[in-house]
Amino acid sequence: MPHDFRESEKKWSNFWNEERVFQYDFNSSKPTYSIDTPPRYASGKMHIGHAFHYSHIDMVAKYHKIKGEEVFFPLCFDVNGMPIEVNVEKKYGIKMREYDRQEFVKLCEEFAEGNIQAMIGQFQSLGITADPSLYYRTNSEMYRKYTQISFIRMFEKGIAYKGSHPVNWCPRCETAIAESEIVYEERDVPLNDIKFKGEGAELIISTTRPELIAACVAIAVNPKDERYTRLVGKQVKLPIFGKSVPIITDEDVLTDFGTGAEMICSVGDKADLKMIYKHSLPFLKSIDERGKLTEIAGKYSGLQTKDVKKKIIEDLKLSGDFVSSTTIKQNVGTCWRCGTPLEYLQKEQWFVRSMDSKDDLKKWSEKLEWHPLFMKKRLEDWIDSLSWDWVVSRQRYFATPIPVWECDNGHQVVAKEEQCYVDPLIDPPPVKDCPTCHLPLKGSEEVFDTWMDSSISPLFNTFYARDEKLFSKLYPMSLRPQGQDIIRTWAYYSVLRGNLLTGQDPWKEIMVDGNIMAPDGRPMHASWGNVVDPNVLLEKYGADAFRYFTASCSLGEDTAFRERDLIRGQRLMNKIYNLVSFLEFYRGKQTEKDEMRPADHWIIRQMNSAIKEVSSAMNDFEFDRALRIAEAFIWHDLADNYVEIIKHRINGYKTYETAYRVLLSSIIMISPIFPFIAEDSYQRLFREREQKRSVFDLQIPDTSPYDVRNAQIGETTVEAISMMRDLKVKEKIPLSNELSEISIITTTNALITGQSGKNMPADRNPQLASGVAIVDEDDVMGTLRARELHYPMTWKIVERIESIRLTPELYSTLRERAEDFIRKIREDPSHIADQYVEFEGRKIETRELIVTRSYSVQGMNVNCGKGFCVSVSK
RNA sequence: GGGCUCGUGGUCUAGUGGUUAUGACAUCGCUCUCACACAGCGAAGGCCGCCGGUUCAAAUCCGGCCGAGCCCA
Repeated sequence: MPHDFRESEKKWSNFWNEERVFQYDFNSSKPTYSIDTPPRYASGKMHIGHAFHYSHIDMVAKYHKIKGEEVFFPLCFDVNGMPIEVNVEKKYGIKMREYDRQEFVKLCEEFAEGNIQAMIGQFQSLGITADPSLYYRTNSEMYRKYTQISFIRMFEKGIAYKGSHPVNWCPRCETAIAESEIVYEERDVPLNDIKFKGEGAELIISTTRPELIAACVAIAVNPKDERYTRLVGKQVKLPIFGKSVPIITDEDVLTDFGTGAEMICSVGDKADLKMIYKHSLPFLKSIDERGKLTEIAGKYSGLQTKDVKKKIIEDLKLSGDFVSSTTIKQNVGTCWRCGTPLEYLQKEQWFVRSMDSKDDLKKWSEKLEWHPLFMKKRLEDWIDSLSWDWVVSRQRYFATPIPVWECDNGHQVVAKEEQCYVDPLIDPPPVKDCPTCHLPLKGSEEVFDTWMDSSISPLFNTFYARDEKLFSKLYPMSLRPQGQDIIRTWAYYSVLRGNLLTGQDPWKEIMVDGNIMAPDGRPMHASWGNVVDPNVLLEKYGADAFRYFTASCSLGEDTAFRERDLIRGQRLMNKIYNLVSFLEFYRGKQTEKDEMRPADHWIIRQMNSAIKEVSSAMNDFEFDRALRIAEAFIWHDLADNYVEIIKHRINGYKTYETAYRVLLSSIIMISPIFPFIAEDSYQRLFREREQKRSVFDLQIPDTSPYDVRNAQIGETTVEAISMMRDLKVKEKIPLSNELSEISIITTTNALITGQSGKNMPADRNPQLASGVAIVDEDDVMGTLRARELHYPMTWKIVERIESIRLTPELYSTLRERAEDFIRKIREDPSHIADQYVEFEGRKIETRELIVTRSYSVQGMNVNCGKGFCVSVSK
């Protein structure tokens, strides 16, 4: 019967909810495993990347639960920032900056709220059991309160400060523009070559922005550019303005762009900005809020940039400093609303000091356990490349307000901790006027960068500044799971913030996931029509099948979506469902006390090894390895081999216990990956006897006892049966038919005899031979439905040597003589039977030979394996 | 442009120096077998991206090239 996953998954999801199976118990004496769950951005429908990533996290959570830990797995939503603002603008056809601020924020909150309920449902349908009792959202006053408090503490420590930094600015709208609001347009712009002269130096620079000559603070060339080597370090004068600027070198300068010499303006664009910080060049304010040049531009001051652009070229032509002009294509950043080219403008901004912590940051990162390790390098490279402090203020609406009031002289008053949560646009300042100059105070219009909110998630989760006792118990958290795309933001800021405020890393481990690509290997884009909707997949294959795909992806790698893995997953669920059905039929029907036979010892040995390896893989976040091992064990060892072997016994109601225990352990083992089928199986077959309400109330079992020698006999039994079943199929004998006789014959000195010894040839004694292989005759005969088992002595086995190889050790000893040695053995294979072979005066042990043989028996249809051949007769 | 990662049968994938390179999906045979035909058994299918180097030995280590992905406040 195929398994009806749709009904079952819904049922168990509700069950976990109602029974609060995954609720964190603050009073538990078990060790806590805590997860700094990524606050899920509340902008819309779940896409496959979320489904994938949160499934991975859920597997870790559930694995630690069945390990016997108390799992702290909060449910959270990120409800700040621009994507929601943009969605609201689209939905209502309004523009944020033309709308009432408080009303706009309200619309954002409503919009997010509407999404959150749907997203909780999507989590549940995936079997993700984040704990609703640990729910939070980043726009709640409770959450923002701690964003503000942590800012106040950083301000008091001198870590947060106000300084000057460029922002993208629309001179027409007179407002700051966020990166994602910029519309890039490819335009034809003139690239002008202009002559700069100095004492003993003259060079021609290329620039698209001649109007910024007054703001030029240096000329940069590539250090490898031999054309300019002799000029480096000299000064040249700005044409028209006459000011001297140095010629410096920087590897970022492109030698093949224009003349290979460029003007560094303070501040023309992002590339300039980096150079200015890097070479400690001065910041000048050359353009004002209305896009007019400032007084540093002398006779051009007060004019619009586009007018100056024309005028200055004319003047340069007159002075003879203009060389030539070519047209190039350039991406020009323009305002999303009015299309005006943006300016890069110096504005007052709040900063968090991070440049001072660069070395510390690397040490802090080093203390974390990274999975996979190479992700650590990405953070380190990022830290190395930092050129300025973290700018934490944004000129937007929907985020946490910066708790600051200012007077007209620019003095700042920061809120008291007791006031938080506080909105300075609504609430009064803590003092009635400016303590310095007694001017009235005005609330700040600025808000925090959303990373300022999200990077306190580990502090918020652990009750920082709220409950000292809980904080010391929960901080640092066990695990930060996150995407690779936000190592430089979320991970970086969290490590920085956590350490600055508490002196400790926020977590012990960090697990970094890759992305899910479209089936064609490219990113998913609506316009490319290659988007895969997880909801469709869940409906078609079920959550466990989806999680099968998720588990098959190695952590940190980008993986193209592959539907066939869901198909395979669905088949595995069906397999497990049917295994349970099989045992269910025999439940309570046992008439004899279980007798442990070799195959039972064998399956326990295999199970122990599977559980050990799956656990080790899960500990290392190697979901794909855990999946492979678990699947191979359940499908092949348990279903294909073991169940086939016990059928004849369980039909006689003589066996049940081992199968019951092994299946239960298997179900627990896979429950983190496939929670639904695990719970379903548990409830159907095991709950009655095990008593616990859910499979997740159980623990993954330690190794179960078994007998080593019997397990070895079991292994041979499995091998013999499998070869004989195969023969039966080859000879077109229905598997349900009885066989008159089956035979086993050895191909080596090792003996194959029955466990009972009753069919043992008289001239052979199993005690004599080392490496004796023995089969369980009852299981072999029972499974094959054979009436007799023989060990014929008269068959002539024909042995053929397929290949001869040497152990690595022997190879390294013989080196170039190795081939000759192999040839010698090939020519006379009888050597293999000896203990030593003489070769060029040395004795070589034949153990060091790796010989592959094949066997056949004249006139018989046989299957041969390690050490023996088998045959069957109708 | 920089940093990191990936490139293995038709498609996807496991595999960090040494048996005959793992498995899935798809294809082709055979089999209704008392849990499962969403099953079982078997077959075919690979110069492990390209070039060079290290080594007795390279899918694996090193260098270069080509292609793909993520990030660059």
